[in-house]
Amino acid sequence: MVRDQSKLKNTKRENAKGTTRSKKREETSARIVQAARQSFAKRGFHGTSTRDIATEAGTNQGLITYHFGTKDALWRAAADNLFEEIGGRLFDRLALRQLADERENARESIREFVRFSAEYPEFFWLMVDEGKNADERLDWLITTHLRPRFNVLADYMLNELGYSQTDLPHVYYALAGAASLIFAVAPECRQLTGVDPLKKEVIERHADFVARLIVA
Amino acid sequence: MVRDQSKLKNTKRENAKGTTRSKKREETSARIVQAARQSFAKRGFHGTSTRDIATEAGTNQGLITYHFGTKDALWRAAADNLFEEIGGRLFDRLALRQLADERENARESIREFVRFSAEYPEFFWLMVDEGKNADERLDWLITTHLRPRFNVLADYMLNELGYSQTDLPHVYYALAGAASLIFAVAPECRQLTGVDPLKKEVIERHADFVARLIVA
DNA sequence: GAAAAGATTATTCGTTTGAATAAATTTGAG
DNA sequence: CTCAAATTTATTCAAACGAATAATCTTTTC
Repeated sequence: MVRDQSKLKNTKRENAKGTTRSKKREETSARIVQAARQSFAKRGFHGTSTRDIATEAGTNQGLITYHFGTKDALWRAAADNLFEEIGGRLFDRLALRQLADERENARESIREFVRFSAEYPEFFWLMVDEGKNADERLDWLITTHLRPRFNVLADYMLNELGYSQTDLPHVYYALAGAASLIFAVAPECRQLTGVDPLKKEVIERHADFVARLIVA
Repeated sequence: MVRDQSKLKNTKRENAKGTTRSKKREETSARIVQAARQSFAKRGFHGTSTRDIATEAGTNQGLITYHFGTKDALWRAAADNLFEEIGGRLFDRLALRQLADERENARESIREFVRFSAEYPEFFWLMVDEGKNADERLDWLITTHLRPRFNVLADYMLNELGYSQTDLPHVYYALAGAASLIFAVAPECRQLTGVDPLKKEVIERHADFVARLIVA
């Protein structure tokens, strides 16, 4: 029964990567994290039970205790996983293009951000779920993941989009909100307006709409 | 033990309004609904326990069963209460002014919507919390409260702001998102940017920012 | 002022939850 | 092949949950 891997003795066994055992361990762990990410995103931290996560991952609840210790730690692992995946894809998209027209360049970056928001509604769900209460999870989320990413985006907005320091929070949250909400409440949008926001052409229309909104 | 008032016999007792008893009943009920509104908004449906609500309302949990029956019914009562309050104030604000400059008229309406979003973050929280899962609560929320309000806003956007039918979902969710997110995640905004979005001057700045965004 | 009905509190019930522990199984090292 | 360690499953525990019921207190009616 190993609860904390950091306490493992530094034996020759530790560098046995790729063995059947450590492969299985990672696979199982990954399956749990994946299920946790889905559940936490869709139903929030409190709305998710560790048993449901285990079932969805096709395993036993005890494995969560074994691999992660607590529900809180599993939530952190799920967030880590999300941001790891996000980190690469988001910044691969932004600021890559160097079109002649600077404004069109900025617009395309915003379009990419909207496409990203459609692909990863979890990001927005997490932000809203945890951002409204000043607790320990929010602290961790900000210092570990949000601040570094915010700084990059802030740089981009200041230098490439030409916004002022004072405007920063307003641009950031207005853009994030305008880009993401429609995808975050997709079922509501479908039922309320009859339009499915996750259809390709609707995503593109929203991308263009928001891009032209912010860079007229 | 009265579980369902509609089943009460239609005696002369029913019109005893303003008596000490019925006054107390309404006061208690209102206190519970108020506490429920706060809790459901801040911690979501699943993150809220009926015991906590009762305690916060300064009463016993049994009273929730007595007055509302189930947690679900209490949630509906809380939502009713929120929308009742919102309904009046929101539409009092919109489309009231008739300035000479039509664009400035539209901008001021949007500013009012942003001020409203700062005052009632619950609206946004509810929308995101319930809008991401297609369940019975979402059905009820849409048919009972969202659709009528959406129709009014849609009219306003089509006729006053000059948007097209196709653009409607995009305008609606982009505006709602841009206007509300910064207030919905106020603790995060404070910690991440150092700016408190609920300060009067920040609200006004955001109002102006979003207004100029949408009506350039 | 007494009896009935209404409102409130206290207690209880069956489930579910997060977590811990025990038992069983699988794997790798010697 | 064997045995210890790692992993997985099964079981158990105390606490919290929504809900129901019982008991108590208050108000109204006659």
